[in-house]
Amino acid sequence: MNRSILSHITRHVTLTKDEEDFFIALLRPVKLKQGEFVEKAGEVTNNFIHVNSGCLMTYFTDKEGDDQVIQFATSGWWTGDLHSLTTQQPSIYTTRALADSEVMLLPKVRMEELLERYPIFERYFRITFQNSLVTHQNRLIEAFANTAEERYSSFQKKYPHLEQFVPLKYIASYLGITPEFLSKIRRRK
Amino acid sequence: MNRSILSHITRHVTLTKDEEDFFIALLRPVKLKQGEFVEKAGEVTNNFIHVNSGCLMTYFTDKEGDDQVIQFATSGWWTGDLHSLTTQQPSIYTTRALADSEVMLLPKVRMEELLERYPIFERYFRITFQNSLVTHQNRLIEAFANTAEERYSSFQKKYPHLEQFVPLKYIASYLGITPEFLSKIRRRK
DNA sequence: TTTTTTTCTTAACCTAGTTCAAGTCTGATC
DNA sequence: GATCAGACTTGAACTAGGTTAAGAAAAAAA
Repeated sequence: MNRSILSHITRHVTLTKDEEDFFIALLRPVKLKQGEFVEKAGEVTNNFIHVNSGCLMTYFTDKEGDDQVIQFATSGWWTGDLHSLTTQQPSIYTTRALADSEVMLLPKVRMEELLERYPIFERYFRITFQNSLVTHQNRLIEAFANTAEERYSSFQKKYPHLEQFVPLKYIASYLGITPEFLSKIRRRK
Repeated sequence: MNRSILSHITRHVTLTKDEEDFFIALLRPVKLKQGEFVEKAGEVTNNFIHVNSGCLMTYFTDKEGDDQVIQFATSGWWTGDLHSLTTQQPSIYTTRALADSEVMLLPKVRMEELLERYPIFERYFRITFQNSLVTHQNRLIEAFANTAEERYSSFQKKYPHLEQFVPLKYIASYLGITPEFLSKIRRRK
């Protein structure tokens, strides 16, 4: 059960039995109820988070007090605030379960131990971050070059099942529009 | 001269003499004239690009035929299309010198050799990509949460010298607005 | 079941940013 | 030094998307 995370990792690197066991032993499995918080804005982030099942969202609260959704993380994704994790400054993000979820927490110090001892994980995270960078670049292009309606369509393609259980206001926020305008777009279809 | 790149790298990892020499030997130094192309959209990207001096921009041409600037890369930055480099699919981006520049090209196969032989570079690129990811996340937030005027101000803070030699239309594109609207913003100051 | 709270929609009006068209300024080219 | 092309500005008309306020629907609480 806890070892299911390995299938995602061995897609990118090959691990020995020792490496697998050491890695698994560092992780703390946590079951989350819908709505439960994993990390809170204002506090220093201690964990890098892997989603085994369910769905998490990361958002920050802007100067007007509105929540801006940055990311949805579903099964197989890593999430959390890399900036706070690296610099140990208080995070501006909150991460929260949108549905009952199972996650694995990798504490900062454990992650450092892991990288120190088994450099194959440097490679794994290098590849993971490299892929994530491509994804982020694409989202940035989308944000500038496409209309809200186009962004909504490509969101539906990318996360076909999310719309069933994620409140529309969060989807609107992720798309960078108001819930009212998302309503308008949906009516047009 | 060619070794100046090392000062950026040793900020994040410590290298032996062998590692330094091997790395430098893989790089191909290239001098670029203003306006010259490094990579072109439609072709497969062969190089990861390090900027030693000068300034490069990466952009793509959208369905309406407008150039959308994704990134400016100044001294010390890596740039290029990671997606095309990884998958060997034709790139949608063009990378071009905005001023006379000196760059170091790291060919894909050489990079793979390097990572294979000296895993310390896995660590270096892991850290580099991790930092870049944080930067991209911040830009995404800015794009959604701030007005064009705020984005322009923070651009000026981040790249104080760029405005002197980069055509305003490219800055407008980077900010996700039209040149006309950038003019209006500038007049208001 | 009823009440309360939250989510979603609708509509009227508003604004940041676009489009189009014209005009100025600059630097390159002949 | 005249001409030409690209870069920048200006203004008027327009549109994508926001704001405000109200009501409908759904979910949670009682």
